[in-house]
Order: sequence, then structure tokens, then C-alpha cells
Amino acid sequence: MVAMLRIGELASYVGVTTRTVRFYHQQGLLDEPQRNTSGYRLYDGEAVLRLSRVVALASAGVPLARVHELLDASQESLDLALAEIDADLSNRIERLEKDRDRLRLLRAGDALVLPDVIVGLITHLRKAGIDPDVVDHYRDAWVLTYAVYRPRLDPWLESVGGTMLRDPGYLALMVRSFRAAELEPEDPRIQQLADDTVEWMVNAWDSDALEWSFERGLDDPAANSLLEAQWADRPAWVRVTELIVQGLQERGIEHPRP
Amino acid sequence: MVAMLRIGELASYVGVTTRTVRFYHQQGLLDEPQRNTSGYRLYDGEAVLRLSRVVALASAGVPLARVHELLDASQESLDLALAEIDADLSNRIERLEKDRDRLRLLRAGDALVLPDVIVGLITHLRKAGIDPDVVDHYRDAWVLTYAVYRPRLDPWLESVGGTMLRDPGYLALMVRSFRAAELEPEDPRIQQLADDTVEWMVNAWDSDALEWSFERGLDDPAANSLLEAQWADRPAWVRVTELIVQGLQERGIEHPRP
DNA sequence: CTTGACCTTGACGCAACGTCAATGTCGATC
DNA sequence: GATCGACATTGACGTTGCGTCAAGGTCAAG
Repeated sequence: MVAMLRIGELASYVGVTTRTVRFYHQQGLLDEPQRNTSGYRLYDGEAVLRLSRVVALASAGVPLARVHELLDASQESLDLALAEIDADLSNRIERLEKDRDRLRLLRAGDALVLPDVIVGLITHLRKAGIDPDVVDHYRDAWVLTYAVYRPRLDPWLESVGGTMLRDPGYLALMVRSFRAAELEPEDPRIQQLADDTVEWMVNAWDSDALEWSFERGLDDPAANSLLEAQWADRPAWVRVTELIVQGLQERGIEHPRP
Repeated sequence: MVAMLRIGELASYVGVTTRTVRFYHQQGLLDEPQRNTSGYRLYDGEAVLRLSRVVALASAGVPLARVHELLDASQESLDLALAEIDADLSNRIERLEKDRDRLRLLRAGDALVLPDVIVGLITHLRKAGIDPDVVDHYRDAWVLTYAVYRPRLDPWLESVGGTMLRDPGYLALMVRSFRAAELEPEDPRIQQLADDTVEWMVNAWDSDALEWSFERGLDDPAANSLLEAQWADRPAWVRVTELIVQGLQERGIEHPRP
């Protein structure tokens, strides 16, 4: 034979390491070629083609076992499989693009696990200057709640949550509630907040949407107790809740959630 | 505590397996949470957030060791690293798209390792109806030649190869040469082919481009012997080569390559 | 005749889990 | 209250696709 390639030349030409070539021999993906008198492997053009086919498939993420099948199978089944692999590559590209989006969210922080509506609310609270630690704590409570009650919360968030968050009155009340955390329970602003909250609730109560939300979404005792545990260590919040319940009862309403 | 997640709930919520979560504990990526009286792990919202951050990074291909560093490092270095990872993801997307292109080439067959010019020539031969096995053999010879002499061949192929392949006369001669493989050495068409080839060469000889090609490209003895080994088993080809060399000598030209 | 760059086989190492084994728990149903 | 199926526990070995020594042999060049 005239000019044959040694393993290092073959490997570097196709763009892999000699270890890879030997491994492919061991796996039966490449036939063992001739040897020269001192045992060196000597490759011809066919080997280059075979190897570059193997590498093309392997670098596309096809498991070597399947590469084996494919290259030794018929042309049609290869064509079929190639179409499939092509589709799989497109899938993986899409997934990588999603990963990229998620990483950009990771920079933003909260959005990894929470629905847009809640992220919007939390963002609003942050922008309003609420103590970041408090907002983080509130967010964690939502994360857990959402993890547990997602199926029940999703429809509610889609239909009602969005409209509540677009209601400036509701947002203002939320901000005032969070600020109240730093007040004394006896502060007159606590009473004012409670009164305004009751006002807002009574108005909102009329709408079918809010009715629905109390029936189907927030009326879940487990979800409520979970979120309430959040308030328990802030005396001013406990006081607000009491005053609200009291105010509602004075108007003949029984529901306990602000 | 109110509602806590067990490991299976946590895992399915974030979209991984319980094995993965336990593995992350073992690697120190996640703190071991509280246990209930029977030893079950119980997770809170913070754990959900931490895990989903780990998963976001890991699924983006960040090695777990780096995930560890990143999440326990400062916000700035995280931001920096995220930008880097983002860029890396874009790279990987590009590479996958290239893999996809290469797979589509794999269907076409030859184009994996050969330059466009040669692929064009081979395609032309196939279309002209030359015996597929012969063309395959010819292609293999080119693969090996190209693997060995690529640096010397590339400039030649770029400058001269293209124009030769756009010359219908050259292409026609190539096709006739290949068909000659099946003829007897004494067939008069052999003599005719040799004469026409000499004619074409003498004409082409005038151009600087072909001069250059003989000086720099095809005049390599190793490359020539390699390609010639190709012809040796076809008596008609051997005869054609003899006749061409003879014809050239009659015109006072010494070069031996058709 | 010595370098230094190749080649040989063999064996262990690595990430990131999957998978099995052997056992304990929990909530629901008979 | 016995049982059943779905969950949980730790531990250990298996998998994929090579990388990376180790302990040599080969070969062209200086």
C-alpha cells in the first residue's frame, strides 16, 4: 500500500483523540485495520469515512450503541433514524434556548418557580420600598403554597389574580399592609388600614369574580393556615387581621381573609 | 410547621427525581432539611427555591462543582458567571445546529470529509451513470489523499479545481475516462480518448493557472502514486495513461498526469 | 546514539446520576 | 386491625464516553 494514515493522523484529521479511535475499535464501531511490522495501525480512506460518520452521529449526541446499529443497518432505516435524530437535535436546541431564558430569570431572582401574577405582586412590593427581607419571606411562603396547591391556584390566578393586580386600590392596600409590619399594634394607622381594607373588600365582594375566588381558591384551610403562619410573628399584622374580621362581622360578613 | 413537602413532592414539583435531590444533598448543594419522627426529609419554600436554582444551572450544563461555588458566592460574581454561561449556551446551540447540518450531509453521503469541488466532481460522475462501486472507490482514494495532503491541496482546489469543474470539456473527459474502465485495452475508443485528453491538456497547458497547479499541487509524487494505485487494476486505464504520456512526449511535454 | 514524538496494551478515574436491594412508614381499604 | 400500594430510608454497584496515567516499543532527525 502507498500512503496510509497512522492513528494520530487519522484522529487529528477527523478531529478526535487517539483514545477515542481506540475506544471505537474496542466497541466494534470501527474495524481493526491492518498493522505494520511493529504493530502500528494503518488506516485507509474508507476508515476515514467510517470514522467521520461515527463522529458525526456521536457528536450529535447519538448513543454509541445506536451509532453501531445505524451504520450497519440499511439505507432506509438510516434515513429514518436520521430524520428522528434531526428532530431530536431541534428539540435539544429548543431546550437549550429555554435554559438560557431561565438563566436570565435566575438573575431576576424570583421568577423561577412562581407564576407571573405573583412575581408581579412581589416586584410591586419591592419597588414600593418594602423591607427586602420581609418581601423575601413573603415570597418563600408563596413558593411553598404554590408548590402544594398549584392545581387549585392556577385557575384562580389566571382569572382573578391578574385583575386584582391591575386594581391600583388593591395594590395600594397590599403596600400599606406590608408597611404596617413596622408599626405598633396601637398605631391609629392600623385602624385606618383595617377600615380601608374592609371598605375595599365590601366593594370587591359584589363582583362575581371575587365570590368565585373565595369559593374555589382562597377558601382552602390548609393554604390559609400556611399563609397565616407568615403573619404570626408581627403583632401589628395580627392586630390588623383582628380589626378586619371585626369590621366584616359588623357588616354581617363572615369571611376571614384580607 | 404547617405544610411541608416530602422529597418526592419536592422533586416532582421542580421536575427532577428523588435520586437527584438526595445526590445534591450528598454533594452539599442542598442543606439536609429537618426530618420527621420516622426520618423522612421535610422541605420548605426556601428549599424549593434553592433546588430550582441548582436545577436551572445544572440543566444548563454547568458542572455541579461550579454550581456550588456560584450559588454560595456574591451576587456580582454570579451575574458575571451567568453572562458567561449564557454565552456558552449560545455556543452550544450553534454547535448543535452545525451537527444538524452535518447529519443532513451524512444523508448525502460523501460530503462529510471532502471539499465541495471534489464532491461536485463525484456527483457529476454519478449522474453520468458511472458504476457506483467505481465512483465509491474513486471517492475513497480522494478521501485518503485529502486527509494526507490537505494543506497542499486546499489552495489548489480553491483556485484551479473550481474552474476545471466548470469546464464542460474537462468534465466530459473525466466521464469518458471512467467509462473506459470497462473497455478492452485495444478498443479504438481508448486511442481516441488518449488523443482528446492530450489535446485538452495542451490547450489547458497555456494558462498560468494550470502551470501553477502542476508546480504546486498535483506534481507531488506521493499524491500521484496514491491516485495512480487506483488505476492499476484496470488494464484499459493503464493503457490510456501510457498513450497519454506517449502523446505528450510526441509534442515535447514531459508531465505524466491526466 | 540520544532525543522527542509517535505508537502499543492495560488499568483506573470521572461526572451525574440510574438502578437494585433490603427495609421501614403512611393512608386507605377490606 | 390486617393488608396493600405508594412512598421513604441508606448503601452499593452500574453506566457512558472517554481522560489520564503507567510501562513500555518504534522511528526519523540531529
